[in-house]
Amino acid sequence: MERLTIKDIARMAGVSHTTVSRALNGARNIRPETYERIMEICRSTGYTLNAAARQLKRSDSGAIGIIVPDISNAFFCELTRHLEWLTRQEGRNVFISSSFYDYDIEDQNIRALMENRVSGIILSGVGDQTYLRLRDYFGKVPIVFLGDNLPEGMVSQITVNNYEGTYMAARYLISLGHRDLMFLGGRKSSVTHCRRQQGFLDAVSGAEGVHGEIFTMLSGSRIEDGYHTGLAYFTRCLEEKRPFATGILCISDHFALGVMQAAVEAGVEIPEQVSLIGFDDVSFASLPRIQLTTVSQPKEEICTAAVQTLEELIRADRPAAVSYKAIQPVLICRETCGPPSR
Amino acid sequence: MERLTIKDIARMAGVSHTTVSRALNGARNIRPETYERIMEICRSTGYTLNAAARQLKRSDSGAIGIIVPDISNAFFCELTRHLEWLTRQEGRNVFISSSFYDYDIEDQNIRALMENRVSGIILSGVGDQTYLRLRDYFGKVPIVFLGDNLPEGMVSQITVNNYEGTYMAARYLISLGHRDLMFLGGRKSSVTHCRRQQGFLDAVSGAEGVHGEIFTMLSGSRIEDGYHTGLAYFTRCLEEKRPFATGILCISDHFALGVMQAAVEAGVEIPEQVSLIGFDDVSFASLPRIQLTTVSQPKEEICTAAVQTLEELIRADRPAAVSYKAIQPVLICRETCGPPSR
DNA sequence: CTGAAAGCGCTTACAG
DNA sequence: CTGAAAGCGCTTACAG
Repeated sequence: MERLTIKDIARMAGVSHTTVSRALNGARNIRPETYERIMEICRSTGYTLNAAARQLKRSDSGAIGIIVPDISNAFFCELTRHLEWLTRQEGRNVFISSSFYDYDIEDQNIRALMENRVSGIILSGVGDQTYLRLRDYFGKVPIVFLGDNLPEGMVSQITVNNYEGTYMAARYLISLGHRDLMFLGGRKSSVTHCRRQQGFLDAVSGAEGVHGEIFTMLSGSRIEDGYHTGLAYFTRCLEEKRPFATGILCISDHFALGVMQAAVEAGVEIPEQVSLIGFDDVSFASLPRIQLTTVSQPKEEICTAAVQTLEELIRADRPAAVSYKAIQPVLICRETCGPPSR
Repeated sequence: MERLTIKDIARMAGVSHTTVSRALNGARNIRPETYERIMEICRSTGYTLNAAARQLKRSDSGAIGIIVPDISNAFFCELTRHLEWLTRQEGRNVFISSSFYDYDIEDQNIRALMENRVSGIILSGVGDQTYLRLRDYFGKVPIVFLGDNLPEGMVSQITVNNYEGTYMAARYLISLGHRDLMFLGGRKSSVTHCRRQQGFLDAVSGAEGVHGEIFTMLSGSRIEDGYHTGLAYFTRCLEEKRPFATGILCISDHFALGVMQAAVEAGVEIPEQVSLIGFDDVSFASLPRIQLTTVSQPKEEICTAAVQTLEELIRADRPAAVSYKAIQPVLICRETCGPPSR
């Protein structure tokens, strides 16, 4: 389909294409009538300027890119929505894409953003290899990294204090009287996950007479992963006729929801027999009859900080001091926790 | 930050920039050694070509755009994820954006896509004004429309049969023995919503001795909207000391989840006192203790059809026959429905 | 207030 | 197998 160019508009308006360009760009020093005539022609013909041509001159699209591992995870969904909203407020166009937890796709996506000369990127990385695989891009474009999957100090970074989050959560279970704890889920290749596991471990080993273990089976943190892991854990305990832990921490809310489902199927009552805690505070965690106790990541705060940091990096062009911001998570007590059954 | 250009690479490789361009583009008829030398330089210098310059010549970015009203709604989330996955399979870059249920933002987003000369667009519209407001863009770029918010026959369209969905759902409640039904939510400005309401109405009026009403308070279909609407309905019935409907259909799953929450707070038992049905079959509908009975939109089928139709439109350039595809919804019976209490 | 000219970084016939 | 040249549609000093 043929598109009109600025020259076509110029011809129709009886001016030079320079003048049309001026009209299109905010236009001061242009006669009001000329301006109106040009704009009217653009409107009636449905002219849309060619962003590629503009960018070629301006060398920067003004847009920003957002990459998350999995947009169907409610946490990233909500994060993305906020980020998109805030960024559009700044008048920028936004390119969103998912890496599907795949390093190659992540690479392709960031490359596509670079080729499109975005002004900046907000990236939530796939895992601990992200930095090594993408480091050639860092330093070539302003980037704000979300989460922990990155050696500190290399790129500006916003993350919730993951260690602190699970530490708090485990302490909470212990304060409720639980002595037998379990951490379900997480993968070695995610620094974020390792920090969460470590927070749990340290809380446990810091408490007298408390036992805690980590049980991992699948690398994902989706509902299904939680379901299968939970089911495996519950049935194994049942078969071996040993009691299961009375307090369970999960790698994420989605995962915890899956564990909850497994519990229902295995006939395990929550919170009567087992207390359950998630991580993220996804919107569905507060649903009636779910009412999941969880460690909340303050999403608005994270997003505001991310967008603001990125804008500063973009404005600062060259020197760009690397910043690190850790946001304090908040334990949200709902109805999946109670005193231990034994 | 300065970026290398194809000429810089050419100089470093001791060839013309034409040759570099050839190497970058699949490269036949180029000496293998030359090819390798060039690619190695590109790799080591971290060169990324300028997509704007390429597009300017090619006049088409090869990318496709996806616009949905609200990416934080799990339904659109899941839809978007599928669409993105399928589209990347075809080797295309994908631009995702949300209209936030705002006609102006929707317009801006589609405009941004046009300016970026995407090869095609998949659009789920804000409401019944979408067509009027955007029709100047239609016909200028291949578009596949998702949902019902569009006069039929104007643009290629994929939609679930919304009328059929609520009709089935209402018939199901009636077959369970319910005689007093209620439809909660929906807005006049959404054709999709109107069809759902109509399906309900027709099922009711086609059944002997069955009463059915529509109660609407808020235009949204989010959890909060359902919560407030449900609470208003339940408390009003309670105050006026009249029984509430024994069967409730909701405009969406999110909305139904909110109604469920209101029911819990109002002390209304589901399904003992009230049977509840949603629409969409979002992933959370199948959660344990939620187990929402709902009308499922076959998401994979919708997405596959959308991407395929769009590819055909793109390939067909000019004539582009308008197609219309209605997909049959599926009633998923879970645990929020039962026989009526009276 | 307006226009002619240069040039952004590529691709693509065309010629060799 | 390789290069010189034209041109994609804009923006932006510069000159008037």
